[in-house]
This record gives sequence, structure tokens and C-alpha cells, in this order.
Amino acid sequence: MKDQEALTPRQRAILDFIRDRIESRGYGPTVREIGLQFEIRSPNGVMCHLKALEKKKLIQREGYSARAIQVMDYRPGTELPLLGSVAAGSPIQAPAMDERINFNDMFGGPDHFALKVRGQSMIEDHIDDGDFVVIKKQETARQDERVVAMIDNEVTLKKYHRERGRIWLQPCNGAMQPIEVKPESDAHILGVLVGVLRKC
Amino acid sequence: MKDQEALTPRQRAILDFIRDRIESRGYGPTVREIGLQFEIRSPNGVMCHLKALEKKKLIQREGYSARAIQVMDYRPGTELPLLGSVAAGSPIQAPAMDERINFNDMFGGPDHFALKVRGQSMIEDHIDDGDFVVIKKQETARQDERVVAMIDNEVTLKKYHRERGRIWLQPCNGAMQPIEVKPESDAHILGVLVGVLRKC
DNA sequence: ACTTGATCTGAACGTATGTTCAATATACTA
DNA sequence: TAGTATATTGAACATACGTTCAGATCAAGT
Repeated sequence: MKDQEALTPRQRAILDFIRDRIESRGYGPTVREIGLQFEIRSPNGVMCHLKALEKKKLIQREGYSARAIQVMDYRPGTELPLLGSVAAGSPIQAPAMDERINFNDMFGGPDHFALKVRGQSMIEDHIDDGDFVVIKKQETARQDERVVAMIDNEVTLKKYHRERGRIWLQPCNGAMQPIEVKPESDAHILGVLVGVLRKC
Repeated sequence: MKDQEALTPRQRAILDFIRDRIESRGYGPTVREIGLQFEIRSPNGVMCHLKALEKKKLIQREGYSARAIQVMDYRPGTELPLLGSVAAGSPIQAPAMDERINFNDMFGGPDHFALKVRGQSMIEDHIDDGDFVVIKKQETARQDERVVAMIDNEVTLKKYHRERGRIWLQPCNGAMQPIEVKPESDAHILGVLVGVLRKC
């Protein structure tokens, strides 16, 4: 969302159309298909927009090749339209917010992985049994970050807490006891929590 | 993975090539490009394979259109390795579970959209303020499904509940009151909840 | 008032590309 | 043994499609 602002509404609409076609149909539109959609009678009218989009590095084209439009900042299938906020306002009627949720931006990266949660030890964090947690691999954590740790060959999701030189792994569930990590134990952190997802 | 087994090695290779091109480059190959890759000198040699793939319903083509190959069972998307379950066992050490979480499979589809949650009216469902909910567009709901509904030009996330011919929209928060949907009101359902995601 | 850029028309050109037909060879199956 | 499916060549055809050129309009800046 930087050069994006330099886009004219028309260019924006055309870019969205190309995206949509690729996503919904599996392959992009031809120059004339775009013209048809936007009632531009001449292919050259469309060419002009495509050249503008290419100059702004939002698409890339292969000369003299049909449908050879590559949308640059875009990885198909990983986005959802973000229509607004729920429980306030009227987002569907007036979807002014045309942002998108991009899964790659949220959870992507080579050092990310997912785990399925079992049990309710993090229920006060609203992480329920059956949820998936997205974890970023790293071996250190900051105060009160949620971490996945390996203790005694068991993997658990806990809150990382230091107090007076002692390290605690605390469940977010009043009914369960915190675990102290003794320096001599071979406990270590596998990663930190970066996201939660739930399939209802 | 059913008709897939009926594929000849050649057909399989060609299907993989098409997929690869779409994924790595953003648009599919032409008939002659496929021929070049597999050293098939005549476009008709490729046509034959494409027809076979189409008959087996693995691709779909649009007649007389360049690069108009749609790979059917295939949706590229963001995947994360699903390494196991947390709080039980030792999933990282022995990542036998080489499944993957695919965002498209979970939340994809043209009739899906996302909303950002404001407030805590669904806190007992462990849907917190700031979470994103993924909604599937539809105008009907089953008993006790979580729905996004439009009432008096306001959009809310509630539990859909019918009782003795009356329709209620219930918050999942003991401190809040359910709303009765009167037949004469113009309230309607926008979609049902299919997922929750949270960026920590 | 002049230029610039976005937007578009309409016509024309050339080729990239899908399609079809006629043949051929192999392998399997009925 | 005839018949069907796979796999391929090579030539020829039709057209879908990208590209370019010459112009035109309109709004915004200089």
C-alpha cells in the first residue's frame, strides 16, 4: 500500500479485475476481455492502463503473449476482502474499507509453523481446544510472551514469565499450576505465538 | 486422488508442468510452450494430452483461447506445516505428521469475507476484541450457528436461535441481552461464521 | 495559454496460438 | 486378430490477441 495510492481509480479497478479473474477462473484476462468489462472499445484504451500499471511495477507483462499478465505484489488465494468491523456501523452496505487480509503477511514466512491445540490450558487467552496456533521459531522470548516450550520431552504452550531470576511457564488457566524452569533442566523454547486460527 | 491414478506418467508430468508455471510465473503455458518443454514437436501432440487431461476432469479449457487452462483440483495458497499437537507428546522431535494447514481450504472461496471484531459480545465463544472472523455469505442459518446479521442498519455477530417460532440473536456474553428478530423488521442474515483468526 | 497525463476511439498489422486433418507406431486388451 | 488408447509428426488453417499509429477529449498544473 505505497505506490498503490498513486493509482487512479480506473487503474485500481482494472488491477482488481485482473486479480479477480486469476483467482476465480485460474487464468488472467486478455486485453480485449478487460476492455469488454470496462466498456473500453479499443484494445489500445486498455493497453494504456496496462502500461501504467507496469510502469508502477504492479504487474509485469511478457511481450506479444496472450494473457501473460503477472500481478506482482500478489499471491493468489491468500487474501480475503476485509469489509469492516462487526457490531458497529454498516460495513456491508458501504464497503468503503477495501482492505484485504493477507495470510502471508499475517502468518507467512519460512520460520513459521502451526500446532493444533489440545486442552484448555490457554483458555483465558481465548485459545480453545482444537484451535490452531501459528508459531514463529525462535529460542528466546520476552516477558509474558506466549511460547511453545519443550520440557521433559513434552511440548506445551505457556506464558513465559521471569521473576527474581527465576523463569516460570504459566498456563492461562486459573485451575492449572505454573511450572518453574530450573536452570539445570534441558527445557528450551521452540517458538513464540504469533497467531491463532479456528475453523468453526 | 482418485482419477489421478489413471494418469499416465506423461500426462502427470504435463499436469505438473502446467501447475508449476501457474504458480511460479502467474500464468499458464501455451500449447507450444508445453511442447517445447517435453520435446513434442507438434502442437497436436500436446493437444492430445490436454484432451486426455480434460476428459479426466483434471483441467478445464476454454476453446480457442490462449493459455486458458484451468487446473481443477488445485488451489495455490498459503500453507504452513502442521507439526502436531501442543501440550501432548513430542511433535517437533518426531514430525511424523507432515500435514499442512492450507488457508484456502479453511477459509477460501469467492463468497467468503472477513470482518474485524469489536467488543466482547462473543467472548464466551473465545472470540475477542480485535480478532478477525471469516464469514461465508449466505442468507439462512441453522439452529445455534454464529451469524453476522444486519439489524437496523447495524451489523452484529450473534448466535442464531429459534424457539417456539420466534427468532433470537444471542450474544455469547452473559452480561448482554439477546435480541428478538421480529418478522416485520427488516433484519437479515449476511453470512455464517466459518473461522476466527487472531494476530498476536 | 500551453503542456502534460489520463483516458479513449478506430483502424490496421502481424503473429502467437488453438485447432484440425492425415498418417504412423506401439502397446494393451477383447 | 482386430480394435481401442497412447503418443507422436507435419502441414495447413483460422482467429484470438498483442501492438502500434493517428487522432481526440478533458482535467490539472505551470
